[in-house]
Amino acid sequence: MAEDRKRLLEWVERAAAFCIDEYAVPPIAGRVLAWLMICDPPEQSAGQIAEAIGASRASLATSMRLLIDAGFVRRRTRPGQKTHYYQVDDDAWERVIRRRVAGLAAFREITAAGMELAGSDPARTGRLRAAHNVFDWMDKAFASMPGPQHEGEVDER
Amino acid sequence: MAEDRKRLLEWVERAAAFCIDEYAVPPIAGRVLAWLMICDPPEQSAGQIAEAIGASRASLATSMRLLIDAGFVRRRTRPGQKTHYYQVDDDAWERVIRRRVAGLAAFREITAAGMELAGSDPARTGRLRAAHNVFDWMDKAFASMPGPQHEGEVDER
DNA sequence: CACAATATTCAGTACATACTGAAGTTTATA
DNA sequence: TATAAACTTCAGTATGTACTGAATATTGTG
Repeated sequence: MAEDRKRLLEWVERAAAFCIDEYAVPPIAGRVLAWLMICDPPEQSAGQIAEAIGASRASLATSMRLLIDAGFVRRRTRPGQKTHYYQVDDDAWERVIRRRVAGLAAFREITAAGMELAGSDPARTGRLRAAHNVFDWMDKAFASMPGPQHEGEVDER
Repeated sequence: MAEDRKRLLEWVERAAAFCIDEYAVPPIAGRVLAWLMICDPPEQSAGQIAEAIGASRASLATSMRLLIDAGFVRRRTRPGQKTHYYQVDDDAWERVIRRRVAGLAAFREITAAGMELAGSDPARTGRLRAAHNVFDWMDKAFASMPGPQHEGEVDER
């Protein structure tokens, strides 16, 4: 129904705004991601997506590649069809966040190198050590993060 | 010594690159932040910083405001001086990250609204619920994160 | 108040990003 | 191989961002 579609698009705009602001995702890619999080069916073609969010198909090519590279979206083809279908997996956000936190490990190395450079005076290295500790904690915390919780969705236990 | 300064600046460039890439901080602000993490003394004037990283003082005004708004840097004045002194606190990164995670709470509300919109079919809301769970976990994990560890130095290199 | 030292704002430039229409390329059938 | 329906690339435009020098405002001292 058209009314449902309108509400869905309002939600898409809201969720896209979040992705754009907090995750530095370009506007159209943000809309695509948001749309793919709530659309039905979950797998959709570029044409369907472009039509839904009101963007050109050319933009879709770039946006889809970006979202795929970022780990948000997966592309599937069906035998005997030229159309590609895109979807966000249930564990997309978890995967993306894990990847991002893993990238933060680089900063631990940088702070370690910095402390070595700055010498042994604790007053001088306090800033670096504190930063180091934070990223170290994050890394450990995420290592022990529970995996995807399908329980709530599949069986209600 | 000039040699030390050179090494410090190499480190600054490295740390700045990280802030620029992973934290979407503009180049000069990234250098300022990196410099303030390792400079001695920790409190420095805009003039000193500009000279150290080779940027104009005009840029410093904008960059400092950005870093202060983001919570990275604190500005102090000394009685009887027109100069402002800037520094990063030991707990700067922790504060910034906490603030960022708090911002993610907004997404929990969005996913919740999305699930309501999408109806009660678990197959349809799986994507949303999984995302919801991730952000929920993050929020709780950070709530229990240990505070700044000023007490004793844990490991030393 | 006048002066000097610092800080901020402003206009302009250079560069990068996001998007689109049109042209070109791939893919699956017959 | 021809064809039709999809996908991708490209050139161009519009918009936004980062930075600077020059001008203006603020701050503390004598």
